[in-house]
Amino acid sequence: MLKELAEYRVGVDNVIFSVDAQLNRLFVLLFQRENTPYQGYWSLPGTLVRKDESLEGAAQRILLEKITVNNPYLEQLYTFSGSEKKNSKGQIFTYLSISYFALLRYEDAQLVNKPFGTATWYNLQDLPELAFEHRKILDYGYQRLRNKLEYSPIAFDVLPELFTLNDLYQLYCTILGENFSDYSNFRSRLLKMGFLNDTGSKIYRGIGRPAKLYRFDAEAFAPLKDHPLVFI
Amino acid sequence: MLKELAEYRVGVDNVIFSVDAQLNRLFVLLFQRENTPYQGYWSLPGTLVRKDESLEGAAQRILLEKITVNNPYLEQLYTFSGSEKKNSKGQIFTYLSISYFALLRYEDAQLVNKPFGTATWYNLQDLPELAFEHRKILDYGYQRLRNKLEYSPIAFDVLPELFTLNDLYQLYCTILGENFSDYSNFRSRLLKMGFLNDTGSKIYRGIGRPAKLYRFDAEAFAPLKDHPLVFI
DNA sequence: GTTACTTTTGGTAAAAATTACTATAATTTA
DNA sequence: TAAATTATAGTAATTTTTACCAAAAGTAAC
Repeated sequence: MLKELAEYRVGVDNVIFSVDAQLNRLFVLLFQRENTPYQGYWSLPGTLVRKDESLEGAAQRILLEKITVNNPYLEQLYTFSGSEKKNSKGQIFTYLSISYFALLRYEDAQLVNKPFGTATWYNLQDLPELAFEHRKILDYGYQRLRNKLEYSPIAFDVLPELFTLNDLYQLYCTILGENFSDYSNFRSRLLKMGFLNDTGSKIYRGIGRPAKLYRFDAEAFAPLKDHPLVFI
Repeated sequence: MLKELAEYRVGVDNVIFSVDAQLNRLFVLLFQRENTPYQGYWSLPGTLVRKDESLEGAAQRILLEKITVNNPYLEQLYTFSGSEKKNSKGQIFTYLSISYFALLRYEDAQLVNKPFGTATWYNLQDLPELAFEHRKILDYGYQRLRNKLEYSPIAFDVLPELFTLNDLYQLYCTILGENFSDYSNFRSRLLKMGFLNDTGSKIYRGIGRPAKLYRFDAEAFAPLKDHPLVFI
């Protein structure tokens, strides 16, 4: 009962979101393929894993190759296994794709202009047809993003250190959609939780009453882990 | 810039839970290792993936090898990558473990007595030291189990077709612990959700008022997906 | 300086949900 | 027939959520 084991090509594929909360836009990073299969199609940025790196290391590498950003948060999503394929030399192998998820600030995420390939921030409302099973991975990533926003302080990774309650609200609106909550109720809910520290300073943004600037208090948040921050 | 790719051994490891709600016990299936490394240690049941099967196929195979149960629900958990290792022939490879999660009814999950290996249902309160990183995988699986119970109708996969509200409550207690909710409030909450159909029949279990038998209504549940069934 | 307009802030009242109990009903057993 | 046991069906107090509203603090136009 000696069964043959499969040969593997192991790769990572990243679902990298960026938000531009000012302009209410949510992007995902896509890459146009230059080679077969799916030549010319758009795909999630991915790479084969090298001998000297971990899965997360490979995900980190491909992210930093395409974007200039410091200390991005990465989280594993799901592992898809492709069917058996032949490579150019006729060898049969199974493709394994471990997907990772990231959320960045659009303003801080400058695309690196590499000589090869075309990377673009695509608006989530307006996606092209994707290569492989990447649409499935992307949808799974978007689901994870919304859950993260509800249960984890991921929003504060992507806001500046000092922010107004409206900044926070706009960010939630951009990702969850307009009608997830009334602004006034969102405010009182978040304030009552006690992990937003009033810095005492205000920001004057032209017309209207100046807004208080808050800072996220990670210690005060810790005991609230796993409890919903907002209701969708 | 041609980098060497790693060679892989790809395996699945299963976190298989079973509940005995009558006696308030929650088990996980463990397997005693016969070979090095970690000889004699207990581990999650796992296997290398064969050429002719998918990841989930391998997980299903290893489950059915050890337990007689029909149509078990399997769900992917997480992918761990081990460090580089040498096998007995001195070849260097990286181990990739894709873990899967399952929940079964203890009464229905008879252990298959294979000539090799010792499989045992371990009480979750009383676990031995585990091989590899299996304790981490197990903890991750237990976390998933509790979340599933809160958000998905997984409980009804493991209850008989007709069940009482007390059966349901006992199941939740066994997995979540005694104090997750008052019985009376649990009852009214679940009934108000409208996916429990009163069958009209009762069950007489000795002393006390006979209990109504309910049936789970998957169609009525569908729109409630992603909303919490109970509060923890 | 006064008025109009904008945005932030800090509410409130009604509705809904949760919580902690209690009472009653339908059984079996002594 | 009374006592014990379990299931069922509440209810009142509290808390949360929801849908609003009004005042505060600024800018801009006249």
